[in-house]
Amino acid sequence: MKLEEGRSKFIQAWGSLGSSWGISKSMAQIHALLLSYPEGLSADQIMEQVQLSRGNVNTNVRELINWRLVRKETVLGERKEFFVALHDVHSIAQNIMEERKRRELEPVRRLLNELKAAKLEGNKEEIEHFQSLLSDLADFVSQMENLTNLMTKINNNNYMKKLIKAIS
Amino acid sequence: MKLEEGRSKFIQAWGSLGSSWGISKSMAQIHALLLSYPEGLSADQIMEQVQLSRGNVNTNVRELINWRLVRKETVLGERKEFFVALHDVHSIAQNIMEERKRRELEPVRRLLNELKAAKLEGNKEEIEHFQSLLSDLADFVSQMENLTNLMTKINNNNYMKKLIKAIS
DNA sequence: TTAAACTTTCAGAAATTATTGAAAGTTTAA
DNA sequence: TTAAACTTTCAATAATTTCTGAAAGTTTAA
Repeated sequence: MKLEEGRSKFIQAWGSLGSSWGISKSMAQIHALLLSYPEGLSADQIMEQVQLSRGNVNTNVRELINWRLVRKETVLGERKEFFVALHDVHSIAQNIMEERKRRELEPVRRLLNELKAAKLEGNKEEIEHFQSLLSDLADFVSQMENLTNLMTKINNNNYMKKLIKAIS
Repeated sequence: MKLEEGRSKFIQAWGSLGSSWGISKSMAQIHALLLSYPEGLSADQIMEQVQLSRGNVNTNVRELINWRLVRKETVLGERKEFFVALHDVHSIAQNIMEERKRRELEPVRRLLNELKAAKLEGNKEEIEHFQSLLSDLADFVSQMENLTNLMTKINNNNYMKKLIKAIS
């Protein structure tokens, strides 16, 4: 198999995986492409390799930068910008988890707090059930945050990684 | 605040949260509704409370059943079916993680294995980089699986939960 | 300056995904 | 049986999301 073919399979698959995780296909594909190159690529190179419009590439590369998965790089004597992926898998995972935590866990927490604070009127048993749901969910959100922190620790600590494997 | 209002806020918020995780809004809303009731609701009750068509309710309830988040219940002397949510937050999380593992992690693993097995032709350094990406990703997938298993353990073991919190 | 090289924006188009609702299917009670 | 009560299916439609590409904006070199 030609390297190009393998890369292309990887890009396609990553794109469809992204879709099912609520990440746009283009963004996931661009990410896969950049991951597969040790060095940075220019917007035009990305456009060509993934067959996307300039606007799309621009938007999604910017989004990848927001997620801290890609950074801009300038090359001496070159006018254009190059984009390089963060290549360390653990840092990638950590950045994605942190971003999702910020974007999704925090809104949930806000909602739960708001609802928990409200004095509810209505059927007593239903209220009790509803409030216990709210408090269970709040606990769960905290636990997810603990797990994210744990993951960060694991990434920086090989001993910890072995410990996890051992107790799992 | 009326209980109904709180419930409705919860349902709306859960719906939009679902969207950003690649779960259809209706499915997430129905799930939220069922979570908020201790007992089961009939298709008609769901249709009314979440304002969805019969077909949509039918499809998404079935999907929730596939995810093992909801089960059918029959009431003696009643012709229709009632749907009850799994109410234990930890079991919910576990079922979701297992389902996503099955649906998404496994296809990734298959792709990685396929690519790892292929003998690639092309620029040596690029191939090396690509292959090291593949192997990093494979390690990462395994680690995610370990983490899922760990979570299962945590759920069934309060001591473990405290341990996690302590080392996090 | 200015003009070429490059990046950004965003309205409209396209693609994808979700939803409806009516018709077909199934089950049950009488 | 049959007919009412209920569930399922799926083609058509709607809603949402993503993508395009041309125009506007910015930067740099000369």
